Formats: sequence, structure tokens, C-alpha cells
Amino acid sequence: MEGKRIQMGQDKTQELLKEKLRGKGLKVTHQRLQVLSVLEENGGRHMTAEDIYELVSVDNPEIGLATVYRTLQLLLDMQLVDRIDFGDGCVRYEIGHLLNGDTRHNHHHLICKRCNKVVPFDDDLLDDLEEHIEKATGFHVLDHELKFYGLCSKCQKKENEEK
Amino acid sequence: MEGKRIQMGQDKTQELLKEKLRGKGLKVTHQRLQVLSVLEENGGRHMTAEDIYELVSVDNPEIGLATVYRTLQLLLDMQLVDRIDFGDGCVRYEIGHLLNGDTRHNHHHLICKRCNKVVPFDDDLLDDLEEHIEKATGFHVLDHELKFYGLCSKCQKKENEEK
DNA sequence: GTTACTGCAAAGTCTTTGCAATCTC
DNA sequence: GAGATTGCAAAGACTTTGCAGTAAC
Repeated sequence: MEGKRIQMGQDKTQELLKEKLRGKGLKVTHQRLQVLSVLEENGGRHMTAEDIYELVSVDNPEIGLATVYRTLQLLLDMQLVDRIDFGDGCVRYEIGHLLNGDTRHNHHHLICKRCNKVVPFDDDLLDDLEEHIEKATGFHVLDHELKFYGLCSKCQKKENEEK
Repeated sequence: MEGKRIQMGQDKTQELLKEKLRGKGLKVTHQRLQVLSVLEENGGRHMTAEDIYELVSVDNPEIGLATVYRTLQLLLDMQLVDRIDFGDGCVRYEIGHLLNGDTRHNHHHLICKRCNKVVPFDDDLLDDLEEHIEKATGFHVLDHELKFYGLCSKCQKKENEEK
């Protein structure tokens, strides 16, 4: 089911979170571990706060949605999760690319304008561009987010049939 | 004040909107022309619906915010404006890249994580990548949106001074 | 025992919608 | 005149906040 990408292993990620929390004088709570855990188990998905809330609720029906939001903000600050916004009204989250073996690069997203399907896409062609930017503008690039909008192959066929 | 980029000229843009509206059996209203006009006069800025509302209100205090939202959606569908989201809670709009001489490419954005400054950046290096994607995935790319997160040169200095 | 954290409900944004009045064509 | 469009206010969706009770250290 998994294996599609090299993962850190749940234990290691959890340890990392604990470390970071302690380092900041914050507390290690079940809720924080559970949210991270759900994100890790769903590595390929782009999940809304609500999605995460529902999944954590299975193990812990007591949790509140507000806690999920607060935890996501915290994990975001710690760079353990990434935020993506497909412009459909709610922000989505996924386990941080820093935790996926890769030291810094995110994957990109192909978004179909017709069926709204989102396909992840990996590529490192942006390295050259980042270097170019640093030289041209003095801006020091730490991360990037790239979205392509277009038509997936299925929808291309549909469009052609309609003509 | 302007001149930084090659513009179509206000009259031409307005004519284009009128054409497109008529082509769809829709009506040419003052509000629609005013919204487009404000966007064009502020070519370099990334404006929220509220910003646009306030500027249109100067000439037409009667206009409602809902109309601005409806008009922006319309202009978006017609590809006369572009939408960008910097993740700060509200979506921003700018005059469409199709109207800026360029036939298809948008510019990208460099976003400083520290001072939140946004610097536009033009580049066509993504052509190769788009071609690559089409071959590799069958996805037909129509447009893209690229954001770089990092530190602007000023904030780099500040960071260094703090060390 | 302190201090941070949680859950709940209430409040806050930004955005959309319903509807009668109004403007285009 | 017919039909699209507007402005207003109300509703909606997502997210944040205040606070008393609870859990972590």
C-alpha cells in the first residue's frame, strides 16, 4: 500500500516531533502525535483539516477540530507538514517533504481544470531556476511551490468527443 | 509610473471585455468595466477583492462588494484576470497575463518568509518542464503558477546581523 | 504544583447566494 | 419589454479565539 516513496518510518517521525517539542518547552500530547500519525499514514493524499479530524476521531473521538487546526499550525511552523492550496476553498496538508528522504524539494502538482484531479509530479528542473534567481535578484530561495493547470488525458478525450 | 511592462492600453482591454461579453450574450455594465479598469490601472499590484471594491467605490460609491466578487469570477472565467493566493487568508487578483503582451506565460512570485514582500519574477524556463510533463504523463498543460519562498536580500542581512 | 494544552462554543474572516429593484439591449 | 445584473442583507464555509477544565512535566 505504501512503499511508493521512501519514508522515514512512523517511529522516527514521532521521535522527531517529540524532540522538537521538548526543544521549545512545549508538551508532547496524544493529539499532536495522532495528527502527525494520520498525516504520515496518508502520505500520498492532500488532506483538509476536516479529513484529518475525522481520521483522528476514529482513535480519539474526544478530539476537537480546533485542536487539529492548532496542531497543524504547529507542525507547519516546525516544517513537519506542508500546506497546499488548490483554490477550492480549503487549505490542504500533507506530511512534510523534509520527512520524505528528500532534503529539500517538494513535488509539484498537476491540476485538471475539468475534473479537478490532482496528480503529483516530481522533478528537479527547478534547481537551475533557483540558482538563476539568486544571482539575478539576490533573493535566497528556501522552498518553492509549483502548480500546473490543464487537462488530464481522460478529460482531453472528453473534450475532443464533444467537438 | 507605469511603463514597466508593455500594456495593451485601457481602451483595447475594455473593448476586449465588451466583445467577450457580447459573444456570450451577457451585458456590458459600468461595474464590469470599472472593475477591469481598476485592475488595469494597478497592473503591478496584487489586489484583494476589498482593495478593488474600495477603488471602484471612489468613482461609484453605489457598487456592492458582492458585485466585485461576481465580476472577478467572470473576468477569471474569461481569462482577463489572474488569481494568486499567497496563503494569507485572502485571494488576490491582477490583470491577466494574456493582456500583457505575453501570449501565455505568467510571471512567478518570490515571497519573503520574513517580511512577506512579494517580488514578481519573469522567466520562461518552465517551457521545457511543461513539454516533459506532457510526454511523461499525458497531462496537457495550459497554465502554471510558481511561487518561491525564501529570504529577500534585506532580510538575509538582518538574519546575519542577528547571529 | 505549574504551565501548557484541550474541547467547546462563540466569534471572525472571506466569499457566495436569494431576491426585489434596476439597468441593458 | 425581456432578461441579465445589481445591491443589500443574510447565509455559508473555513478557521481562529476565549476560557474553564485537564493533562503533561
